[in-house]
Amino acid sequence: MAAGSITKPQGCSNAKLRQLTRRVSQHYDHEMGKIGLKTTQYSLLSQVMHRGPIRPSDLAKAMVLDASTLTRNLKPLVAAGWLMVGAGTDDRSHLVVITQAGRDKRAEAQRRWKAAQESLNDLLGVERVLALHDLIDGSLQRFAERETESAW
Amino acid sequence: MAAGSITKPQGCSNAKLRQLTRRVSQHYDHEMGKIGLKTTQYSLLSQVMHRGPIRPSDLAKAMVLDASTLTRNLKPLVAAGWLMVGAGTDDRSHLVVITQAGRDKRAEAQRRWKAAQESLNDLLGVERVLALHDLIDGSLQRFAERETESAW
DNA sequence: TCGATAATATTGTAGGTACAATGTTTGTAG
DNA sequence: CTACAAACATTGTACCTACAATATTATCGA
Repeated sequence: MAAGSITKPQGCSNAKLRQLTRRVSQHYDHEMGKIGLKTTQYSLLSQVMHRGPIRPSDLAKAMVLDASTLTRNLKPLVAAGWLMVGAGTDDRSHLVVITQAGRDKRAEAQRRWKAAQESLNDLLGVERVLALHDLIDGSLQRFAERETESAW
Repeated sequence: MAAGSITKPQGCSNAKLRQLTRRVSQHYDHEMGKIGLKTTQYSLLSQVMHRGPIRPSDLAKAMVLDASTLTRNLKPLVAAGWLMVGAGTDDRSHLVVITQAGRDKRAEAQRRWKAAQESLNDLLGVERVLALHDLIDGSLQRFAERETESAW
């Protein structure tokens, strides 16, 4: 290998990722906070709108979330009347759906999200954001592949 | 621009980042859990070892953490006897230091961390991890720059 | 049919995260 | 010197996150 070239990653990938995630989440939350939402709640609202009615376990899988985490994340949104958790086809399973109030709130939130995404693009540069997306998607793909492998 | 080229990032940067962070944190935590530590705790232990004695506010800044978050993250480590929060030069400020037990624990944890980082490199590929680090560092730099700008 | 196993969701417990409010100490302008 | 502002750390509140344990229902083999 060429002299001076670094062959191995320096520093902790986890610490780096968490730092950036804190920054980015704060950035989005600052915008979302104006209408009383966390960005995580906007994501959840969007997912249920597009995928619902859906079972909690399937939703958790789709969002790469632990099922118990999802149960808890649903609570504030159900309490606000934006989502509903009803009976499923099965007496052990449920179905999550979005309400009309939820759709309205989500539409309002989407405008804030767009503003936040635009200003992030401006701050980091579109190319950097695109590159980041690609790397994240690729990495998530690897994790997902490993999961299906070990399942067989 | 060329036909067919995508000029703007698709999807939510925040959602993507959080998904990947969950996966990666679980990966590290699985290794760290063997010795009863969260990876965030290993990071904190390491930072205090290298930077301490240090004031909570300075440590929070260095770690891109809210001061109130740091206060709470310190608690379990102080309770375990790995860190100490003592008096500072000022009656309103404190100083955080690592204990000998903390150094020992940190050394033990470092071996686990290395194993986790290696297996992450294997899973994602070293090149991808390197690229990810670069993008994260660059992005954090932008956030930091914006902060110093607005401070003047 | 009955009993073990799997599927599904939730609760217990513990920690990570931040904003707003609070209390204390220090510095400073008048 | 004194009142006001700045610095520092913490607590109140609320939410995000996951592993282990639990409870309930469904499924399947004997």
